Amino acid sequence: MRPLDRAALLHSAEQLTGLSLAEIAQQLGLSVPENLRRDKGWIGQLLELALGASAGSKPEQDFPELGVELKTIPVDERGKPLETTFVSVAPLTGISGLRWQDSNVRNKLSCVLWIPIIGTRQTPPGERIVGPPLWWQPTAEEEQLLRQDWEEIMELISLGQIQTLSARHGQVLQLRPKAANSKALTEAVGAQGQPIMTLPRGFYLKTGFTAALLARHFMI
DNA sequence: CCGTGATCATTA
DNA sequence: TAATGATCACGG
Repeated sequence: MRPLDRAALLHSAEQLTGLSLAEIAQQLGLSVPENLRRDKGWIGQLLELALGASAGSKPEQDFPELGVELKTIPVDERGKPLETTFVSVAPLTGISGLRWQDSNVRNKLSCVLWIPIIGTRQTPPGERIVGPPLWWQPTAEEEQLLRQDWEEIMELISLGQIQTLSARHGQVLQLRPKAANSKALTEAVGAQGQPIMTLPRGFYLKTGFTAALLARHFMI
């Protein structure tokens, strides 16, 4: 079931366009949750299964052999994103010398197959509709924006300033909590260079950024 | 706990 | 009402 190349993956994704998530779940023999409160990752995992992505929670792309990352993104009927997009967990220790070129963020975003999922928060998951898939590779301008935000955020983290970092930093990429709850802690570096315990964080794409890239593709 | 898949729910 | 901070499930 795993696609042999990018063309096969795209073809599979195109076959899903217009289907409801309930139809896809039925084909796969899966039950559909009433809402996503306790199944926040259900849509992403449904599409991974439908498209043959490698399972697991490794910090890699979904299709390493194709160099492709798969991302579902909830959008309204006009294609506007309803949520920010999680990219990857942020490293908080041992990051001296880490360059953008070698970062997980850059690796994950180097080539993305976006699958828009049309609906609203009020739309039952099963009734949401798969939109047309689209390939995306950052333009030079987009990569520059991502790189700038990443470098600024990572520098603050390395300087022991993580406790001053909020989701307001960054133009297109932001840092936010990424944990089971507010009691989950992980090691980081404090203002005096000492080890401290803090909330795990993740990098997220802001909606303005994803809205622009989706709009660009829908116009073409 | 970590990293995957994300969205929820409260705040500004 | 959009954005920020908090949270849910799962395999390892």
